[in-house]
Amino acid sequence: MSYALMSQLFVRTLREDPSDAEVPSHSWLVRAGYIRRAAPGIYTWLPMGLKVLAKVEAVIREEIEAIGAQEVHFPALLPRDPYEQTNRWTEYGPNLFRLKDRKGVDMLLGPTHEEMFTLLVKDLYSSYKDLPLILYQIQAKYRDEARPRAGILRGREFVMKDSYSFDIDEAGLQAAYDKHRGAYQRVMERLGLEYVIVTAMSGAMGGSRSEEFLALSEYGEDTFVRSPGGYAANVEAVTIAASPAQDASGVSAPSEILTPGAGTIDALVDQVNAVMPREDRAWTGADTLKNVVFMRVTPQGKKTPLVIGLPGDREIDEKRLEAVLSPDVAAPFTEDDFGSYPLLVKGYIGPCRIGDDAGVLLGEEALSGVTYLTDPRVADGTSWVTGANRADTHVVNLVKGRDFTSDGVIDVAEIREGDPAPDGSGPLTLARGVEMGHIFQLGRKYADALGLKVLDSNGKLVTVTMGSYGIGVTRAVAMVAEATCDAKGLAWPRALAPFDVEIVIAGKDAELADAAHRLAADLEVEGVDVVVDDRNVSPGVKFADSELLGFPTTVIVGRGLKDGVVEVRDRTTGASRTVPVADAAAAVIADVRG
RNA sequence: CGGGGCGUAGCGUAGUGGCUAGCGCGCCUGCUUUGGGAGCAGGAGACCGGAGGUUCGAGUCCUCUCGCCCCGACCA
Repeated sequence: MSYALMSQLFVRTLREDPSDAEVPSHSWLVRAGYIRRAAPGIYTWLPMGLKVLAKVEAVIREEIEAIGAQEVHFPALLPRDPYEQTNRWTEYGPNLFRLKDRKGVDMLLGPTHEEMFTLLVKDLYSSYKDLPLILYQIQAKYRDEARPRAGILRGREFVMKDSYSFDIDEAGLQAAYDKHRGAYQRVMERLGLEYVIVTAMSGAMGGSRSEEFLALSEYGEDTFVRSPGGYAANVEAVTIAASPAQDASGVSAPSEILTPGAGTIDALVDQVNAVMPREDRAWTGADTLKNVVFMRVTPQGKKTPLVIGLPGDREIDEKRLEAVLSPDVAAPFTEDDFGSYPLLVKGYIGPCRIGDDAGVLLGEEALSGVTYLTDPRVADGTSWVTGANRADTHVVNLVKGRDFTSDGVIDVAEIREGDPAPDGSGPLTLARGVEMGHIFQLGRKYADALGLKVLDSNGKLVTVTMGSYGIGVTRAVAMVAEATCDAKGLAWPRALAPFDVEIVIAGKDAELADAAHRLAADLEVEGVDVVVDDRNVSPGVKFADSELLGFPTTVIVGRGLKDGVVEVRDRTTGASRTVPVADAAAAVIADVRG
């Protein structure tokens, strides 16, 4: 007999939630004995978990091979040099796991493998006739996340399917990209995940077009927007239309007002309403120009103050800012920084100072060493209440284009539910999702950096154009668990369950065990993956574990046997039916095969 | 990096400075029990994260340290 026995399986279920689990998938996977935490963000896979992981991999493998991709396998432990050549040794920053070998040579644990794939193809191919080519691997990736969380959903070690396309031209890249897009859609559907495809930022990966496959989930770390017209984008990638220029001819000349203690927008609005009330309506936060200062830091460590001007009722979305600036980062502007730039008066920063020492203060980098960028809503001709770069002083009626300028536009303000959609189809709605897949048109960034060229039909060397495509395998396990679990535990879809069927022996009579084992053997020869709960514990324990572990079908061989029947339960629907023992195998096979 | 919280048996936890650190689950032995996390009896398992200090006496107070979890990372 070769079917599995619960009494022998290396699994231990827990009755209570682990204290460190916050999201249901994490809690259930630990309680059901699928995974164990080894270190923060690093998990051990136990037999049941590993079986599910393998089934998810199998689905992905089938779909990716169906578009002609070939599997390879790189080491996770990699040399520094290729990553140095593409500058990612630096750009990846602290998220890269770095180590040294015994000779002191720098090594890293691969966070993703663009460099290695590029070099492999360069190593072996040199003609356009070898292209197009798609290679992939399924392998552990390492990223030293600042804050791993939610169990397997965001780990520091995780399994990813990453594939890479190599083409002679843009049309080829587009074709490879479209193939992957289709394959990913099929994967998401087969996994049963509700998802949306959104345009995304390419971030540290470089390249041009990219889209993310987000699984809808309240635990998602990505916020995305949708419009009635079908536009969908990660908030990081939303671009809002620049507001049209306004006619400012009726706006009176700017004037300063004293605003002691108006260090916040709310306080400022109160004060300006008191000191200089409008006739038509009260001043609001939207009338103020908020100027946020950061220290922009390049990967090499070069620092430049960056002031961003945006309507006072808007916040800066940190993730959007990060995406726009990447690979630079925006560090908080410290007290010391304020000391170094006395022109910037905390709480009273503005694009210009007027009065005695009139003149453009920001907006001319050469003058102040500060970069001043404005939100697209800050259009020419718009009039603002803003800081005067003098303590306790603000300026009213300061007009963009007349009284101040900026060095350019930066679109990093928070996106709000109800904001007009860029496609003009109506208000945006916001939702959260977990990034399951990401497809990039890399173009020639890596091929250029690493010298991947082939001869074309004219005998000329041309740089290969590439795409890179990832799916989080580990994350898919977590998301499927998340999407299917209920109050009793996991409930795997048939295609992913660790076992197709569990047979519970509900009683101690030898006839029950005999019947259960006969049924198991009958199913086994039909290729059904069976586990028999033969443990010497009470039926209640077996039922509870069966539900916790999430087997799609459970056959109960118990009190009905004396009448010649067994009970067949469906975990997902909760439905239960009795079938004659003689027909049990056929009934179960019908269920398993759909 | 900042803030908060927590480290007591495999898991979940209790423990006004005072006796031999308690409970539930799990584990071991025996008997009973077997359709919804069984019962009885007996048992194993904890240098209370670590170091230092205060004290007649520290799981408990103080200092340092290590680890973990959560939230934040800008508010002009």
